[in-house]
Amino acid sequence: MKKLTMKEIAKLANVSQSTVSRVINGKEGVNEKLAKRVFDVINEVGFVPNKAAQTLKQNQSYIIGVCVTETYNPYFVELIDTLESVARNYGYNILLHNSKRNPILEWESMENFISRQVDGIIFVPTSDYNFEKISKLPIPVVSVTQTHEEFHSVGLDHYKAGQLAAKKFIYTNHKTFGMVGNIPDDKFFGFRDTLAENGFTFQMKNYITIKETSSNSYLIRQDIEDYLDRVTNLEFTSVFTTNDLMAVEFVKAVEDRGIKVPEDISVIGFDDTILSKMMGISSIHQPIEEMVKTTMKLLLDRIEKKVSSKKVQIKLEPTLIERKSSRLK
Amino acid sequence: MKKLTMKEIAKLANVSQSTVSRVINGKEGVNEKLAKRVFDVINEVGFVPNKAAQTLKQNQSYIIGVCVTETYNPYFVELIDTLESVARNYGYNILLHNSKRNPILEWESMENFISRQVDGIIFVPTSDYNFEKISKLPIPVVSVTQTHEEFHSVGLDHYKAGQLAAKKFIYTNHKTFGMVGNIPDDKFFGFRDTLAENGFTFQMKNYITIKETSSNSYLIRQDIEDYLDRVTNLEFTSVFTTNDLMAVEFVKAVEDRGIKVPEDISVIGFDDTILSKMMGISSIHQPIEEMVKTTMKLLLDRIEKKVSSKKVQIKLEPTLIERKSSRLK
DNA sequence: CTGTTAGCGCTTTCAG
DNA sequence: CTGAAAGCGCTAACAG
Repeated sequence: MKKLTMKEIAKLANVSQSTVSRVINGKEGVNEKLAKRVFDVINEVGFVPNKAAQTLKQNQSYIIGVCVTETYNPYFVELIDTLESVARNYGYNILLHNSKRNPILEWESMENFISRQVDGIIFVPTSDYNFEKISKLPIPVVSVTQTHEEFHSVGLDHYKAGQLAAKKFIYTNHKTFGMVGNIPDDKFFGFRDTLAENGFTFQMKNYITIKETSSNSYLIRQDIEDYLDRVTNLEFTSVFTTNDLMAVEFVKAVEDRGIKVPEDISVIGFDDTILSKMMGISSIHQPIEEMVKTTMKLLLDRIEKKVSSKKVQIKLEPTLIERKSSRLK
Repeated sequence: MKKLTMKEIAKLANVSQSTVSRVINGKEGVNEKLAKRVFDVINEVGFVPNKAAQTLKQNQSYIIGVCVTETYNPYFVELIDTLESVARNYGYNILLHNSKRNPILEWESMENFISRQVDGIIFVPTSDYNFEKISKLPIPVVSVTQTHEEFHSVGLDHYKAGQLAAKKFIYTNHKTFGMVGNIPDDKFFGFRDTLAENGFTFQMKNYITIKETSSNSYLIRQDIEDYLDRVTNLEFTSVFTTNDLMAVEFVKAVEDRGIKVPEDISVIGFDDTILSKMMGISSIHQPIEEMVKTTMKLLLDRIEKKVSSKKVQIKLEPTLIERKSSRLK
């Protein structure tokens, strides 16, 4: 295969370059014979049009910039995978970046997206550090996984997820509660508020803090071990973790210390990834496919300017998948 | 931020467009004062050059096409992640595709890469189905993870990996051996040959076949369960699996049937991913970073035409990471 | 229905 | 040292 241009195809098929363009783009009003001649040449030599030129000319790249914060968590991998296939169905490619929760890298990614002429951006924010700059970008942006007023956004209702976990623990007669997570977030607030509504108080000393920088199993495990070493005795019989990695490491850590799951402590994870499936850990399920389809629709509608630019937030419903890490009554 | 062009920057800075171009590309011989004026304007308005135009003009996109076969296996995720960051250090972006082990999708990806003007391609082949067409592509191609004579390639020595597993089992006094994998490959040959060299014969009835289409834990588990149901009794005390997903599912399946790992059976997985780390399964380690750096170097050298085009194959050394799924003597 | 032509934003020669 | 101008491959308006 050689790199060819429409000009050369035109010469081979003995037509003008614009006719080649018309045929390739399926414009009607081309003589069937000519069209066939062009197609034959194209198939024979394996021609594909230069998308850089199309992008330049049409001011549209059919690329969507996607920026996630990590790939260590299989949840994001599934998200990316689904984004890619949904985008492909719409004729779009994905330009993928990983900000690694670093706002500097996040902004670099945004600049790269603009430079590469992406038609729109889907991203998982690192923080609110770049919110203002990102919201001023000259192309449509949708944030995903959590909702933010500053952007069009599609996300799970994390507050409700916290409620779900708390309710489950309350209904199964737990009286003491713990959490594992980074800084307290909506999941925490939902969890805490629901406990409060039912007459319980969440004790902050039962919050196991995982450092923001603890981005792999090993580091998460360290943070948990540090906590366990410090408290000597676990003062709760139920724990909600803000992702499955944390749930897995928590279960392994306590089991190593002779604490039984779920007999001594019930665990509910978050994301319902392969990890919780593999380890039999109960987890809050995220409807990834629905989330991605909604996100893509929202974005493509803005790209095609079919809708007003008023910011919309879409919250999706969490569900709890029960496995053997949480007791049944 | 508005989308601007060099022309507009030029007007704002009161210079010609070519001067803007020179400044941005760091060409020397531009008056410092002018350069500063241009930089000031650029920083003020947040201008980034249009890469589609650069690509068109320079016939170089600074994009590398990457096509993997799956992302379900965390090994590939780590591979992609590493590829992305190494590429970024060289000033390249990654255009990622997932062939899902489907040769049709694989070829579509290649066409898309050409169309998007990528400067080179790194891929994990689905099969030899597209080998001829791919080797005729007008840009440098490197295959990764396994070596193939048809391409520049960088991969682990899978034959040696099989040897390693076999030797370990022999040294720890196993007399009977099993494998879990798709169709027999180099890993199998290395495993089988090493057994033979030591007076053992690999029994094909001890080969648990995982269907090519069994691309997730659940399906892999099904294939293993089918085998276990069929044989009633496991006729081996050691088993080598061709990836960690299979190792994990095998361990869970036999443990559910009351068979103890490693007391009753030793298990060695492959890839040394988060999965084997999490589950404490011994596994053949792949030096991903070394593999990626070598691959990228090989590819960039061809892109920059600094070297002859003779196909090179680079085989990397496997190592065995021992955990608690294989007995020590 | 088909060909000619302008121009997308940039880099790079060529003149000055 | 700086500006003017050509041209990368394509699409689309226009002419015929």
